[in-house]
This record gives sequence, structure tokens and C-alpha cells, in this order.
Amino acid sequence: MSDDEQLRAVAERLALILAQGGMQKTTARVMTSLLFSQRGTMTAADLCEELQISSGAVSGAVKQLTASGLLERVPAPGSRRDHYRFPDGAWARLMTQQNQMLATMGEVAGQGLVAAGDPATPAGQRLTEMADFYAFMLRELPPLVDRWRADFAAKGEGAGEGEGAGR
Amino acid sequence: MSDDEQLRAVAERLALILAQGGMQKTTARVMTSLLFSQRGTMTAADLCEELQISSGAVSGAVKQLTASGLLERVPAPGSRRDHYRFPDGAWARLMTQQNQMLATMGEVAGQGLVAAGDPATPAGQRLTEMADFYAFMLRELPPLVDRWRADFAAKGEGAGEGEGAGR
DNA sequence: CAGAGTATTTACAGATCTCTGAAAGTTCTG
DNA sequence: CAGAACTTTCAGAGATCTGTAAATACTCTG
Repeated sequence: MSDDEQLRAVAERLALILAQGGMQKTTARVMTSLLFSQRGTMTAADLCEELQISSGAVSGAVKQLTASGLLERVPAPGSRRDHYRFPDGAWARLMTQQNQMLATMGEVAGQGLVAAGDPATPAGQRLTEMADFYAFMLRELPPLVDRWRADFAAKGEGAGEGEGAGR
Repeated sequence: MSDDEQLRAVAERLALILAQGGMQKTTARVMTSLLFSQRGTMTAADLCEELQISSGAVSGAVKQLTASGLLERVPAPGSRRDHYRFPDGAWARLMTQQNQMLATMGEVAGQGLVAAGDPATPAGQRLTEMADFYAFMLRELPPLVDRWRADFAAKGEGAGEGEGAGR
């Protein structure tokens, strides 16, 4: 099995995992193709061929991924085709997006608390815990992600040459 | 609109949000019913009536939620029916479970790196970033959740002196 | 241990989703 | 500005999922 085939195999495996986690199958396949591709960017035609899917399917997946920040269009001088790639820092941005979800969960918990009236009721206690938890995460997660960004950037600088990083 | 109806409305709204985020609709509705219920626990029959769904559907949802730690059976002396409730500390546990996903993502990234061979290739760089990010999160998130647990427990002590009422 | 009261599983029906193929829309080039 | 090269949209076919109803399996009580 060539290295390339191995990469594709791992890509498909990850796509499957993501699909089980709720992501659309085709969308996941497009994303992992981009993520594991040895090329810097891929065109819609490339994806059609590699994944054996129609251009319509690719278009749909691209739309979704773009909305989530997991895919970006790259200006491709000399080619009419759109070129896509998996963006740098996408993972961190993804985590940041989840902050939206954390905020929403916190809000809903708050609304529930209001409706419950008394925080001492069963619902009140459950919702208090929920509100507290999500408020905490909303407060603590962004700085954590920022710290990673800083760490990683620092590592990258040092690494260019004598990268002592590693494990 | 009574308080109870308001609670149910918020519950259904959250269920809808969760469903859009990939969770099964019925499963989400069962979970939020339990979460927002003024009762301490609910039986399958209660859920059937409140949500207007069949007992089979409840059974399925219970199975899924139990597996995710978002629902637990409560010993119900005097009643033959199973009583269910939303467990204390479920949110924290849920976040901890996501660690499993973080670990998996890290592993897959590592496998990709091996298959890519050279970390300097496009795939190599993308996967290096991915592996680093997930390793970082896997390292930092559990302590964060522990800190919340400690904080929240401390808050609770200070506040509800005689709260023996617990469950 | 028989039997009632519950929970779970199963087959099937209905609904939903998703892909394909083709038409329509866009955007460059010559 | 006409035409080519792509991408996006759309209607319909096919696959997938999910809930119901009924049968089956548990689990207490008497």
C-alpha cells in the first residue's frame, strides 16, 4: 500500500468517525480529503474523482464546510477552477465557534431558571448547575484556545531550523 | 401561560437546538423533559404522555441517553416502574467524554503523520497542527473541568446550609 | 411459581435526507 | 459580447432513519 493510499485510508476512517458523530457523510469525506491530501489545495473536480461523487454533492459539502470555517477558497491564478483547502488554525476556530453553543446553553438554562421561579425546586437546582457550568466554560475556554495559539506559534518559530520541540 | 408551560416551552426549544446539532430529536426531547421537569424523576409513562410518543420511542431514547451519561435510573421504592432523572454533574461528565473524541482526533492525526512521512509536506503540516491542538486540549481540558467541579462544590457548601433535601 | 405490570425488541410504514443528473446561473477569456 | 469553463440550484429517485404497534422478555408480587 502506497503512502498515498494509506493517507486516503486514514482519511476515510476519520470521515466515518465524524459521520457517526453527526456530521454528514459526504461533508466529512470532503473535509478529510482536504485535510489529508498531499496537495496544498484541491479543486471540485479533484474531489469528484477522488470520492466518486457528483459535482452537486461537492458543492453542497463545500457550502456547509465553508459556513463552519472548515474549508476556504484559495485564489488560484491561472486556473478558472475554484481551489479549496483546509484552513490553518481551523481547529482552534472550530473550538471558538463552539463558544456560541456554550453561550446558547447558558442562556437557555437562564430562561429555564426564570420560568422555574424558585431555584430550590428540582428544576431550579438542575438548571442552576447547568447555567454555572456553561458560564464557567464560556469564561475559561477562549483564553485556553488563545494559549494554544500562542504556544503553537512560538513552537513554529523556533522549529524552522533547530526545532528542539518534540517529545 | 403557567410557569410549567413556560418550562416545557423552553425545554422544547432546547431540544430543537440540540436536534439541529446532530442529536436525535426524540432523544433530545426526552433529555430536556427530564432536565426541565419540576418533578425529581419521571417514569416512561410520564414521558410518553408529556411528549406524545410511544413507549418504544422512550425506550430507545433512554438507551441512548444512558449510554451518554445524560440519564440515570433511580431506584423507586414502592413503584414497579423505572424512574429516570437527569444526573447531577452530567454536564461535566459529558465534557469529559468528549475527551475520548479529542484523543481519537489526536490518534488519527498521528496515523496521518506516519503515512505522510515527511512533516514538511502540506499534509504533514496540517496534521502536525491538528495533532498538537488535540494533544493540548486533551491535556488542559480535564483539569479545567475538575476546577469547575471544585468551584461549584465550594459554592454549594457556602450557600445551601440545610440543603439536605437533595435527591 | 403463576400472573400482572413494565420494559425492550422487532418488523414495518412513513417521513426525512441526500445524492444524482440536468438545467440554470456566473464569471472569465478572446 | 459571445462562448467556454465552472459552479450552483433543483426536482426526483433511492437510501436511511425513526417512530409505532405488537410480540417478547423481564421482574416483582402474592
